[in-house]
Amino acid sequence: MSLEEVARRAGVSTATVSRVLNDLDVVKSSTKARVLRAIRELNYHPNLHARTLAGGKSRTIGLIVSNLEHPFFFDIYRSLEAEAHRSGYEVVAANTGYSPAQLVRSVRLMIGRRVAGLAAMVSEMDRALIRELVEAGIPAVFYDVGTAGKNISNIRFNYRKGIERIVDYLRDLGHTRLAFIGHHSTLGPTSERERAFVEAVSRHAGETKWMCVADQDGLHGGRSAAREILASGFRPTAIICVNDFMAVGALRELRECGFRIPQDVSLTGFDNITLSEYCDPPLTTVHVPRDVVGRLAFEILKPQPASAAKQGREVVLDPELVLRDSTGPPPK
Amino acid sequence: MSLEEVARRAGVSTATVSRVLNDLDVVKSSTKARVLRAIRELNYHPNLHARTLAGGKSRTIGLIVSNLEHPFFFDIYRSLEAEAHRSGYEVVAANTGYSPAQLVRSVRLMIGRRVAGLAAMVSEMDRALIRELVEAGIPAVFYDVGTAGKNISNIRFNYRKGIERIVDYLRDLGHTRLAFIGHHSTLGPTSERERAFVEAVSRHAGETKWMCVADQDGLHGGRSAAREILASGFRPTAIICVNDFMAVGALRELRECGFRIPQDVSLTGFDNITLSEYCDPPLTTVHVPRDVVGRLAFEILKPQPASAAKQGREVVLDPELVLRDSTGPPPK
DNA sequence: TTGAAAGCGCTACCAG
DNA sequence: CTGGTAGCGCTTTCAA
Repeated sequence: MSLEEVARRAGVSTATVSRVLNDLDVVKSSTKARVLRAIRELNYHPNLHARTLAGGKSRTIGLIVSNLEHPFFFDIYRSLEAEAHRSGYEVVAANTGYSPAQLVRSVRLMIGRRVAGLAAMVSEMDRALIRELVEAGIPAVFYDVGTAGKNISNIRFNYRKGIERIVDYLRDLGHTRLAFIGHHSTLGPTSERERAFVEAVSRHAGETKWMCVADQDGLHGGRSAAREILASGFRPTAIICVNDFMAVGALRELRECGFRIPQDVSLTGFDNITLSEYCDPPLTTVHVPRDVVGRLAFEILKPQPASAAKQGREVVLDPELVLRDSTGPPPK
Repeated sequence: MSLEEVARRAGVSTATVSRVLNDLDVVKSSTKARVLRAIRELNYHPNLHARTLAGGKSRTIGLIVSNLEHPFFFDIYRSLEAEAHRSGYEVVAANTGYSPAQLVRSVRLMIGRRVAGLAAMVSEMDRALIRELVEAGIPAVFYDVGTAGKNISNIRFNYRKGIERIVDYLRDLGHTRLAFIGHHSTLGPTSERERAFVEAVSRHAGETKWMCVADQDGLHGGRSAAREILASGFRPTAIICVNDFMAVGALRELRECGFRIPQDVSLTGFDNITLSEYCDPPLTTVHVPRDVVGRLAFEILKPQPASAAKQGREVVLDPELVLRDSTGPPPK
């Protein structure tokens, strides 16, 4: 089923069919009607591959995230897609599952698809891969990684400040024994959040004891990280989680071990995902505007009015502490 | 950057480059090495559109779901993708958000992409759309919708039996006032789960009072559905939710209104998503094997060894009650 | 083992 | 307003 068959049936040239398909309003409405009818009768569906190949432009934006199951990433996806649809773009998403190898595959796949732009919301991005992408001539926007440059933009979130807010807030409440739960890809020297935590507590060294643990991102990981803290013998009066999702997992473990939140232990999340309001108790957390991130990403990637410079932008978003019921003064 | 440039640089024909790309091992290893080097040096990435256009085959499977944010659908996606990757296929997912109009757009988009197969895990599928798909010659598998036929397969889950199990279990516990929480697209005559509920309770008419409410699918919807029940004045001793996700939302509302679960009200979910074990209390639910659904979907769609008949299959999965802590005897 | 060339289905430019 | 036609970048015979 091709353009040609439609053309034959409608008694016009393929060029004309193409015109009505792209509705370039130069076609006489009577012939247009004839073509449209032929299309319907033949149940014709234009071949998108042929279209982008011939046209040279792609009309789809690629999105790569570490973990689409995580509400944080999903919200970005949703927002980006909504914005893209509003402008007639499609978005195809890929999930790396925090695997660097999968990330490489995904990036190459996107290049192969000649997407109009790529939003890479992943922490595993390495320099070589970024170069590969840039050389392919695809505009890209990263989240909290790399630096802006030609065709490369950056959306950052001030995680450091967010963590500081939490630590300060907890300290003001009187907490002196803290634990941090991260996930594998945020642990190690690369994790801004963990580093920020360490530095923040170190400022009160002597008066504050602390520890860090990490596990997989997600409900299970949060739970076993909490288990690890408990098993260590260290008894924090407050536990700071790298994100809400893990916090919900940790919450479950603490509850099951008989700890009351926040009377026995305070618990904080990060991101302010919907679930953080639906667990019991609702989580004190830091709001990260995923909708803004998604919207911004599309705005940046959307083909500019030619005049606009190709120089990438750099945007930094600020944290906002959200106080709910999972935190309180430490037990006496 | 095209095949031709690579060919030129490697001093071979485009045909040969194509051969090494698809690694048809007929290429002398020395020339193959030369080509590979040229590819690397040029940072060449084959154009996937040209590839599928020329080759005629697609190597990607389409997946359309109602709500990718819902863990139920996400798990199917994950499983389908894992299975697809194992066989060298990609999957591109689309989300309808329960919108019939978006479903139509998504189906057409998939046809336009000439996917090798399409898995449509949505309830809004109407006959005309299915016909359109079939006529496009794309093998499809539906979840709980339509009937098997040429190129059309079906994966079903015995929701009726699942709901009956729950109702029977609750009745055995002594519950006589039940409420059902559905979501908009499961309400109305098309919802097997709600119908099953109504029929199951009707069998004990006179001795059992009941009501049904519905709202959006998701955490918020579950919560406002619970609110609606409470506002109605009806005081069920047990609430049956169409899925776990909504149950978690309902749980929050009940808790906030001072109800203890299960002492004051029993609550059940459906699907057995991970979250159902992480809320407090963990939910009594019915296990639906999303991993099997995803795996099966790919198995069915995967291009057969030619000999295999094109006649679609029909598979029915059975429910399994999972007892946890959100249910108990009704209050005295 | 390799090359030449004919498409795949569509867009876009040039004529008319 | 419409038709003819040269590609887009790749795969795939058919020959060599």
